[in-house]
Amino acid sequence: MSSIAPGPAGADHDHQHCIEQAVALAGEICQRRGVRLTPLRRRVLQLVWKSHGPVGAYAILDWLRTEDGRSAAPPTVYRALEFLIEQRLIHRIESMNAFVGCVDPSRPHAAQYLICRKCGIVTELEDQSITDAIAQQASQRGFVVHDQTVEVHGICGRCAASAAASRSATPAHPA
Amino acid sequence: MSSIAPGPAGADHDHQHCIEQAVALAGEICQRRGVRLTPLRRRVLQLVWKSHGPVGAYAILDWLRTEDGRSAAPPTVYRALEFLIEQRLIHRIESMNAFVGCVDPSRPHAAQYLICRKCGIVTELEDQSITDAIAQQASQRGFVVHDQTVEVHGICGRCAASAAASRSATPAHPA
DNA sequence: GAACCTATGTTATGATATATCGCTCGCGAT
DNA sequence: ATCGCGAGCGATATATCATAACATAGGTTC
Ligand SMILES: [Zn+2]
Ligand SMILES: [Zn+2]
Ligand SMILES: [Zn+2]
Ligand SMILES: [Zn+2]
Repeated sequence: MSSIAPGPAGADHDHQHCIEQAVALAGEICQRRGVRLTPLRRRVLQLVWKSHGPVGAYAILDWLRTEDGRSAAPPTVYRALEFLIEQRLIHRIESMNAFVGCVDPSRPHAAQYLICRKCGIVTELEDQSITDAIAQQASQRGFVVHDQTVEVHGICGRCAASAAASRSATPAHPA
Repeated sequence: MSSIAPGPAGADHDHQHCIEQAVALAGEICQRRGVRLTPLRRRVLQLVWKSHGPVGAYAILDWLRTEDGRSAAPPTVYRALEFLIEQRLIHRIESMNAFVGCVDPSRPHAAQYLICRKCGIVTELEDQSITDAIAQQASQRGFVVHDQTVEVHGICGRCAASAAASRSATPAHPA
């Protein structure tokens, strides 16, 4: 009834704990900010956190209908997502038209995302050297930055390691 | 019958020249690579270059129909775009679901884009310091980079300058 | 000239996102 | 208490972006 998250969620930790922690923290933050984390918004946040990978709006819509039996239409979901994004409780992954929970919603940040093509896990960075490099190039050209989108696609450390392991398990000249 | 491009294209240069140059260069590159820049693909490239801003697939579709009178459906356009992307003659702007001509298609490159919210112009950078900062953070985490998406939204130098000019033209305490 | 490959046409559908209207509920002002 | 008001959400319709699947046309190989 809890614990281990499936496949792309990260296969080996108490993911239920990730979800609970994210939702609890969101509650505090919203209270502090004087904005309303309504039951629907809370539930959508929970669903975004169903995995550590990007989750599509229509997947959330399906879950609202099938798991909750709730009547729901696209605007239901998109309005909740819009709120969560404004509050920086989730991020939108532009290159996938999907959404992912923010790992550090307390303070504003320019984040970067490492997105694994194998397992789907998104690692959120807040690396100043990347932010600075971008800011520097922009300002050199008189460009005023409002908003950075940095999405890196590739293979995560874990998947790379397991691929290497299975390769070395095979005979030296397999084909 | 030529020259000055409208609005978001860049209001003050011989944009027809930009287009012709891009298409001619594309022709050479494709020949060198032994791939076929067919009339349709050439025309779609031309249409992507209609401005220096991102152009949507369906805008291209409309132009094919209304300007060329050609029978065209979405796959017509998307297939041509796919070819042009593979050949790196254009880039996809993920955060806008749109496409922009590549300013330096000869060699492969990891590019970054400065996208102006006012005038729509996209400035393509190929900055090693950004690429390196990303590569370094990734490899530190064992992440193998396949592909970087860096899209910076904000106000370009020209628009910022003209906004500042019109502000300073107004009385000191306007409201 | 038959087999084959590439590019394109054609039809249908899938996937993502927004516009608009109207209802309800909580809450402060009168 | 009741009125007005705004936030949240339900519901319907539609807009926007993208691909699947199959048909056709033309050129190349043998
Ligand atoms: Zn987890
Ligand atoms: Zn992975
Ligand atoms: Zn130009
Ligand atoms: Zn501008």
